[in-house]
Formats: sequence, structure tokens, C-alpha cells
Amino acid sequence: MTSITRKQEIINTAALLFKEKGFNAVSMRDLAQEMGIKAASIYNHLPSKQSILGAIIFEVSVEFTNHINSVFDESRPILQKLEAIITMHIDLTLEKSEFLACMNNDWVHLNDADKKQYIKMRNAYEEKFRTLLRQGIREKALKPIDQEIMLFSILSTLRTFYLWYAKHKMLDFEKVKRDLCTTLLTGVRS
Amino acid sequence: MTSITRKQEIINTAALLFKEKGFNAVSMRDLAQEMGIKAASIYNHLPSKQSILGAIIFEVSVEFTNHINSVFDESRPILQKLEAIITMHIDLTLEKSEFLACMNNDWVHLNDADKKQYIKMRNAYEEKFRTLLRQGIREKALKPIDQEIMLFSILSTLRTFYLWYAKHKMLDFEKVKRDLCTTLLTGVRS
DNA sequence: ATACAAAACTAACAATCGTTAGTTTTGTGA
DNA sequence: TCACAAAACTAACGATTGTTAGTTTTGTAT
Repeated sequence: MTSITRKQEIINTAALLFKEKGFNAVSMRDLAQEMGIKAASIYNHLPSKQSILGAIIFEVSVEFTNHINSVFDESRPILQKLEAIITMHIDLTLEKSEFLACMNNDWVHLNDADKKQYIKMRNAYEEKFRTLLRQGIREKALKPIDQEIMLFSILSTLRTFYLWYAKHKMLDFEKVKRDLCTTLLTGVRS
Repeated sequence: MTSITRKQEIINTAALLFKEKGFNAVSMRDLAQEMGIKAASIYNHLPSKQSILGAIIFEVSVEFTNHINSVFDESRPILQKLEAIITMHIDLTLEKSEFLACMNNDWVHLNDADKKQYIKMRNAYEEKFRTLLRQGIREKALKPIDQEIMLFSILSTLRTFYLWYAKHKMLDFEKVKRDLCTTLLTGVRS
């Protein structure tokens, strides 16, 4: 199975380059050079440039979907569920920050079919999140604030966490997790 | 002065297109077509494609810099200053969301000189923000949480607020402002 | 009506893009 | 050693890119 490995190598390298320059600013020749081969050789492993982007994005978006679904179905207090989701975002950021960056910035450049599916998955994810927030408000665990603003505020922080991670090379992972949970859930004001 | 007006028209149109497809996915011919002219005609008003991007980005980044500087120098309680900054971000999002989108997504594609200057301004902005947070912690107005996490959490929400605004056509502006301040400062937990 | 500048045009350039076809090299198992 | 597949290569294609040069149209003030 050296083929799958080679294919995955290309995808990983592409994610790295896409993160730094953006999908459209990276040519197949750039990617090939980074791999130490010629551009045409890439097509022995993958059918198109857009398919590489698709592979990158779905690799993480599927993970997000699976994780929120399993958390959603557990029977735990709301606040613990929210903490679990936040932790999951942080974990994924640590191990696949380039993939997350691509997903955030370059999903617009997916082909029509992939884009449609991605948006569908993202909407489903947000809907699960919204449901949890609604439940939290109903149970008086959360403030009666507009759920959309809550959702947006938390998600935008989690989604761009990879930018922050790139700068601060994560000294104490457990403290970061704790502080971020505190900030997002109970705010900064004392 | 119809020249300045025409130039600004091109810049505004470019911001709109760049927001939707990204800098590299918009050709000069795309932009020209949107203006109802030919690509070459654009060069009567602006020297290059990158200069358009520069004009867009510095138009807003200068505004951000000026506003935080004036808030910084006022003598008001910390929490009021933070609220003023949040409000400023919301206001700028309302009136110039395309410009903000370009700044967030496409600053990487500035030419070297412009990019250097942009990063410098952004760092200065963040440093002022950090100083305010530090002061807030010292005065016990804010929780003794890692300042970098506070800074990142608040800024990432404010910076991507334009994404949210695009979806929810802002029914009650004052309520949105209030709820966002509450969420960012005191959190969602009741 | 004339003069002049603003702003559009046509035509083309060199470079680069994603991709294909066909061929050669490399590595592995029988 | 032979066969075969994996994975690289060369060469080229048609399209598109940002940009330039030179020319014509449009609008305005005298």
C-alpha cells in the first residue's frame, strides 16, 4: 500500500502550502517542487488540484461531524458537553492545524458538488451546536442571550484558534484548555 | 474630481469581488467586467492589481488604528473602553464588511512593503489591546486569565463578525451590540 | 468651435496555469 | 531473471493571467 502513503504525503504537503499561501496561490508545480518531483507526476496519485483540496477538507470536516454527534448523544450535563466540544476543537487544532486552515479559508474553491456537501455538513454541525445551546438556556445553565450570537462567538474563536496556536507554541496544554473554556463560557470579567 | 471618484468605485467593486472569491480568484478582467469596462482601462486609474488590494486594506486598517488610539487615550473605566472598542468593530463591520473580509483573508497577498507595514500596524493594534487587558487584570476588573487567550478570543470573534453579519441581516442593532458585549465580557454561563 | 484631459478602447506580449499523452525508471514478488 | 505495477519523467496543449503600448472616444471649460 505504498500508493496510499504517497497520496497522503501529497495531500499533507498541499495542506501545508495551501495554509501559507492559499489554494489559488499554490500551483501544481509549486506542490510538485515541494515534493521533489514534477507536476505531471502528481496525477499518478490524484485526479485534479481540486480533488486535493476536497481530500484535505473532508478529512477534518468528517472528524468534526463524528465528534459532535457522539458528544451530542452522551448523557452528561450541558456544560460538560460544551467543554468536551471545545476540547475537541483544541485537540484537532494541535494535530491538524494546516487542514483546519484550508477548511476555513479555501472551502470556497471546492468544486460545486464538494462545496454543496461541505456546506451541508457545516450547517448540520452548527445546528447540533445550536440545539445544545438552546437546551442550556432552557435548563438555566446558560444566560438567556441570543443563541446565534453565542454560537457565532464561540465558533469563531474555535475556528481560528489555529492562527493563535501558530504563534504561541503551546507551553502548557492543560492550562490553555482550561483558560479557553473559562473565557468562552464565563467570560473575562471578574 | 471625478478621477478620485472613479478610482474609489473600482476599489469598492474590487473589495466586493475579493470578498466573495478571494484576491487570486478574481482577475483584472473579472473586475473590469463588473465595472462595465475593459481590463486595460483600469490601469488609467490604478497602477497594479496589488495596489488595489493595498488601497482596500489600508483604508480600514488605518481606521482601526486611529480608533483604538483615541479610545486608549481617554480617561474612562477599563470596561467602558473595552465596550467602546467592541462597538467600534461592530460599526466598521456594518459599513465596510467587504473591506474587512479582504483585510482578514487577503493581506497575505500584499506586496512585500505593504505587507510589512500592515503587520506592523496589526501588531501595534494588538499591543494596545493587550495593554488594556493587563490594566484590567491589575485593577481586578478582569479575571486573572492568560491575557493572550483573552486577547485572541475577543479579537477572533470581532474579526470574523462580518461573516455572521452577512447571514443575519441585523434586525436590532442595539441588541446585537449589547449581547455581543455581554458574551465577550461576561461569557455565556449564567 | 477648439483645446485638453479623463477615460475608454484594441491588440498584443510573455508568463504561468491545470492538465494530458506517451515514455522511461524504479521497486517488488515470483 | 523476468514480469508487472508503481511512480517518476519529457513535452506539449489550450486557456488565462497581469500588464503595456498606442489609439480613440467622451466630457468640459474657454
